[in-house]
Amino acid sequence: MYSGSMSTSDRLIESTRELLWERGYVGTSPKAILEHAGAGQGSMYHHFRGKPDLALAAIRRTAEEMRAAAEGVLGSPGSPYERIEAYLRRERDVLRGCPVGRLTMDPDVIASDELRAPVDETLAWLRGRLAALVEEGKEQGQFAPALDSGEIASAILATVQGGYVLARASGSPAAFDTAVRGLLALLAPLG
Amino acid sequence: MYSGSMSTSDRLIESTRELLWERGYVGTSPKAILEHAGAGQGSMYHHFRGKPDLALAAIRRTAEEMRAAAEGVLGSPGSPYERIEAYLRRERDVLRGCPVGRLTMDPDVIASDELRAPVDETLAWLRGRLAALVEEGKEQGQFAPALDSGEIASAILATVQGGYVLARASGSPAAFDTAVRGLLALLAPLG
DNA sequence: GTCTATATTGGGATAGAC
DNA sequence: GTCTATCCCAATATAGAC
Repeated sequence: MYSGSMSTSDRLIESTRELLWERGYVGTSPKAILEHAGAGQGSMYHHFRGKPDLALAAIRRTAEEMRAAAEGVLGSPGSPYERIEAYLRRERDVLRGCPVGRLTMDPDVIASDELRAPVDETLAWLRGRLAALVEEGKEQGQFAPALDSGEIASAILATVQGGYVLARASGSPAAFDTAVRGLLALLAPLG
Repeated sequence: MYSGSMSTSDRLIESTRELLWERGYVGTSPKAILEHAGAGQGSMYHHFRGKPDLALAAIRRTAEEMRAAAEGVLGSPGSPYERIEAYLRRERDVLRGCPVGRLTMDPDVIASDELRAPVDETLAWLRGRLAALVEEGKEQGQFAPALDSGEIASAILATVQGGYVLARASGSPAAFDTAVRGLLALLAPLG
């Protein structure tokens, strides 16, 4: 399943990431992970204390990757609005959902402060990053000065997360794009 | 767990609704449902063909109830903006998530056209209802005529669904309210 | 209609050989 | 470090008594 240059531990983490994205924490069994990774029971319990420990490693890696991907778009050249638009319109595997956001619907993830932490931190970071951009846009006269940057950032992030929900409900990525276009229309720069 | 005036079948459905909301489809076992409903295996397999059949009955009931609740707010007197605002600000069990929307993150629900249908229909209905209100608001000069009603409706619905995600990630209902305030600021009536 | 077996498979983990 | 054997309990369903 993976290139031979990957350690067993890495293969386990990568397999867990895939399955968590596909089926969530509750729907992912150690057995499924082992089959996907082509490893035996012993390997997993040698490298990790158990399912929660392995899931934590997987979630952390997914969170880091997502931050990097978002920063790649939000940190690009362009006006604040353009960068927010680029983030909203960026290529996504819409029907698979957000690999970080979907974890919030997992009861066992939410019940564990350790597992929830990287999810919370990632979304909080994204919100802060967006808020800074909105603030910058306000200073440049691109957005109305009366807007609260934090609130707008939250609305942007919520639209993305909710866009996944609408897309998966309808079975079509178009639902995501429609919501994004609606938000962008409301957000459109002054003048 | 339930008043004695409820039939076994109803108790099973109500128990399933609670557990689906709390733990999702994958995380809800027939055994847990039976214990919650105070019924035996036989009862469940007498009234329903199995877990998917019972879940379908539960999801349909939840979907209907949600439509009724939304219509109660969206159909109230007031201007289009006021009614949309009332919908967005309405009392919600934010940290429990949306009992309909959360099902989109359930792999087994999405894999089944039958289980997904009531979810899709409910969100589509809500979107249509919101779009009609936006259209009305445009006619009354409350919203900019250039806005696409369907897109705005999608953005509103996505903000709500995403608001649940942000709230559950942070462990606080405030995150939901912040996103809603941001959207309302962007949506604020002309003049 | 409801109950109690019973069956089969899987979830999650430990033990100990190699 | 990795493997197989084993354990115990849960998931989902069927059979048949009452």
